[in-house]
Amino acid sequence: MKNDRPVQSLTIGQLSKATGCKVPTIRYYEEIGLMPPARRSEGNQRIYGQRELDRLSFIRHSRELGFSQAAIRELLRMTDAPERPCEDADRIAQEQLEAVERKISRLEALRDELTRMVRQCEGGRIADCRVIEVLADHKECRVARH
Amino acid sequence: MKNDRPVQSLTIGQLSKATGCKVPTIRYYEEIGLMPPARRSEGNQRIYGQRELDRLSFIRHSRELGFSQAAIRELLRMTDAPERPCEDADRIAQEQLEAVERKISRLEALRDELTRMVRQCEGGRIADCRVIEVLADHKECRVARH
DNA sequence: CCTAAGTCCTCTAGTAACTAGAGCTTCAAG
DNA sequence: CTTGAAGCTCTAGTTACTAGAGGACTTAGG
Repeated sequence: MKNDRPVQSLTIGQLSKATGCKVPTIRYYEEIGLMPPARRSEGNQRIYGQRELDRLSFIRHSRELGFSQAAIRELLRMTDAPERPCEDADRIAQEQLEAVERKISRLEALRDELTRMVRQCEGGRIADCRVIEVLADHKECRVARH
Repeated sequence: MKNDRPVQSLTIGQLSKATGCKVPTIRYYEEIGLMPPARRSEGNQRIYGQRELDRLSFIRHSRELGFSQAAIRELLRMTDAPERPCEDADRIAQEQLEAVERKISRLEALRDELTRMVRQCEGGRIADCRVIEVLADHKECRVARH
């Protein structure tokens, strides 16, 4: 899977470009312990290598998929124990999948409600505006939650 | 639309129950100016009436629909100027609708990616785990953004 | 060799949208 | 009159970053 030649040493800016993570975000990940404290050059600048590139890509990709920091921490701990069974990783992904599905249903309800609001507004005065009216009157709301 | 008899006076706890907004959240909304400073009783406790009940319901409902505080502020300003045309309210709802649709597409891509991950994980060791592997290797990712 | 631009450093503070807790006061019921 | 619930203010914490100040380091051109 890894067919690129390994990288020797990267500055934080190069790592940033390579992963798509902004520079302050990388420092932030170090601060909160998602990334290990970086090696430093003589002039105190951070130096990274292939390991850090891989790890940060992993983190970034997980974040994009909506995993929380807590979940990412768990996943990272797992990558450090490659002989253990992968049930936990599977469970975390499963939970994430369920959370994503819940979010989708909720957003679909919102979309329908907003479509209805927008369709009913026909450019009159605010006093007659359906958008405002629907927002003010919860009884007409189809977004279930309480 | 308003067929309930107007409410006389409510404590913050009663307002909380009536709207489904938590007590600290109501105080927070006052602090950030979404709600006006509340009248106070002799013993310095907040007193609310029908106006505040309506306004907070409006805010709460808008928040549920995912409107940002900034958007809600705009909408509230509009309800104070009922003779103006409602294009602005319509525009805000329209923008919100588009944002919701974008969120839905993105989450659907995530869902597919996660489903794929979970399906391919067959309970082996972490070293062979598809979940970890897919997260580590961006090349396989179908979640477009960069 | 020197300087100027660009990158890096640390530190603080800010964002959204609340939530939690400490320590105190007020209110309502028995 | 007491006790327990509900209210008050204030501070700090949450998640996941982002922005800015004020310096230090690095690198390319002259």
